[in-house]
Amino acid sequence: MTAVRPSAPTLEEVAAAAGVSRSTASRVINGSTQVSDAVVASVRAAIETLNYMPNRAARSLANQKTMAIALVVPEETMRFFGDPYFASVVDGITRGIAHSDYVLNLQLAGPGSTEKTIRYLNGGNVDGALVVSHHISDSYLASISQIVPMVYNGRPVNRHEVDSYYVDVDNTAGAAQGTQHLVDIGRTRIATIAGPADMPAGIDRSFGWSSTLSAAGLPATRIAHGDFTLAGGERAMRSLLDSPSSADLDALFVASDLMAVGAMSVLRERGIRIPTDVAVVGFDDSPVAATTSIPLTTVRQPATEMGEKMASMLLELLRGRAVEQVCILPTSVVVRASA
Amino acid sequence: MTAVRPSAPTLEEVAAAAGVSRSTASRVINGSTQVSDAVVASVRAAIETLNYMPNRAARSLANQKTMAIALVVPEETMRFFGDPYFASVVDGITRGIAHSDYVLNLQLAGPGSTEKTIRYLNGGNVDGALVVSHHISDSYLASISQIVPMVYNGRPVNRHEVDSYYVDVDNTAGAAQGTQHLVDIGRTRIATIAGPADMPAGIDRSFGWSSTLSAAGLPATRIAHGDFTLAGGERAMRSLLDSPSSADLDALFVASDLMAVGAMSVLRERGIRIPTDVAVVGFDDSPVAATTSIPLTTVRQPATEMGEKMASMLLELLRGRAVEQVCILPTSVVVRASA
DNA sequence: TTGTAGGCGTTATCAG
DNA sequence: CTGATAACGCCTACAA
Repeated sequence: MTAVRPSAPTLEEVAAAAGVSRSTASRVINGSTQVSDAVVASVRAAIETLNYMPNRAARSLANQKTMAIALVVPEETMRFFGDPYFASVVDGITRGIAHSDYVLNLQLAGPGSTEKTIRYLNGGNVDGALVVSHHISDSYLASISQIVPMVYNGRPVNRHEVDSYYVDVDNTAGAAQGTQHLVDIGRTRIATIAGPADMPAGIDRSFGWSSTLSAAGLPATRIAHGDFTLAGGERAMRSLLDSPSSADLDALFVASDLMAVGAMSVLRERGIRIPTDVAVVGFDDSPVAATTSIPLTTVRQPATEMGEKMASMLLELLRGRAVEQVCILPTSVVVRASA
Repeated sequence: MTAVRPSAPTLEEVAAAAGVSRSTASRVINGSTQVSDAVVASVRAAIETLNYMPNRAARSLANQKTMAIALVVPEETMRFFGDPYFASVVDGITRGIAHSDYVLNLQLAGPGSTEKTIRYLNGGNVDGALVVSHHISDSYLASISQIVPMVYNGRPVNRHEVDSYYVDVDNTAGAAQGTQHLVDIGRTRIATIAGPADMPAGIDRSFGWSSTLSAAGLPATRIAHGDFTLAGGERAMRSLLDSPSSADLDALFVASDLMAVGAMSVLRERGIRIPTDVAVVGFDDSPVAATTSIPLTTVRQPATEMGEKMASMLLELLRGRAVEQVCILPTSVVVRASA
């Protein structure tokens, strides 16, 4: 109601107020050490009283940096938001860039609407990109990574991307840990609800499950696929229970907590006791895992740290520094009540 | 590895290639009608072959517009992502701006970390802002709305903000509809799990519930508060069942589907049948509502449309056009199995 | 209908 | 240590 934006003060005005030149004012703003203390003080004072803020556009134009990072999500909005795992990753990302001057540009590029994102990324609108929840079919990203630095959440699946940066956990090993726990507590008919076959996490966790069973001399035949959603977990659980060849399962390794929650509700609905009749192990250790009525035993992956690490890697890259291409964070089994 | 960005082509080069001046090239790019067809064609061709994309920073600098919109979320990341309702709203928002040239800047301004967002919004870094999931305590936003156009998702609670733009549903009426449904099916001991008292949606829905009960001559005493999370719903349900004054409830109006899911799992865990013993009505009609083992009867609010409407309102505002300050979308009761 | 020229707010390269 | 002076890429009167 009162203060209509009084056309933001410019560097010029700050300089005038401080009695120096634009250049000098610019120097103190950018933290040059080559400025006398007295001048620094007066410029700072001028900035303070004028409430000066550098103009982003002008800055970008002058130094060829956008100070923006794209958060690319090649996924349906609903699925992305529905999974607490992503919430944690994004949380980590925002933490990671919080102390930088970069802003996050949200690029929801669900199936079918990738065009705009591609043009955006290629158009020099951002200095770098963070990719979360990508699929095999998202190969268009590979070509972009040659234009702007890019860090993936999870190993990219395309072979063109052998030289890309990513942070991940060892999904195979994690799944093996979870499955081994089931073996260790004496289960022998261990089924799995695997993730989608077009995502690395889906593929690798499925493999970790089957190889562990093989190593234990157990059959790896009881398998159903979900899509990492709660409803998908329920559907998969039903198909497992309704199939003669897998209905006798006494344990279940589920590739994500969200699907595990769905699976458990089906189990309960059918009067199957957890863990007595069927022991359940999930994957993620997302917040839901601890709050289900039967707390979920799960393979923990440090989602928030993964997000932070993605951010810091990209930031380093943007500083022109060399960075390890791959960062694998550890998983661990968190034992609760379900197995 | 191969193609290092070959310093994007500029308007200058396009003009040269087309054999015209910068100004003319600029005109065809900005769709001026005052250009001869022949010239338009040749400039378009040049743009095509050079794969030209206007430089955002330069454009911003020249016309004093950032072409960016902030998506402000004064909420903990986890809660924001955890609620499918927000997923739908954001989905609508991205749809709404998809066909514009605006970019979405994600501003996760959880409790405690609002400083950066405030400076960002005030610093002229965006042309407008969309606010989702705000609380009473987020009064700092009011001052910002005097600087940049701002559209809220849901009625702002502060009285300073009487002149603000928002899209919402009539939460009171919606809650009344849902509660009335419970009354209509003959329930008399109708409890509620209300939302937080520092959010308009929480306050209004609680009021809709109590006023409907009063009108029906029923007591509005059985109440517990949740925080719109699944775990919060579980906690509230337990406190309701454990309190002598409310344990006898035969129906439940829950202020959000997510909390309703939590409540229902507690109900089942205690062997209470739905809807036979306790009828349950939720609020949102989010995707989870249809996929619970007992499909949830709920008050539908058109979340996606709300997001789209927010976007279109802001876009209109940015075009300098007048817009109705308030847009209230309709709610309706979706009857499924739980009540 | 088209071209010229100046300016948007910073940074960077020079001299001094 | 400080100050001119060019860019940076685009838009827009104004003039032709």
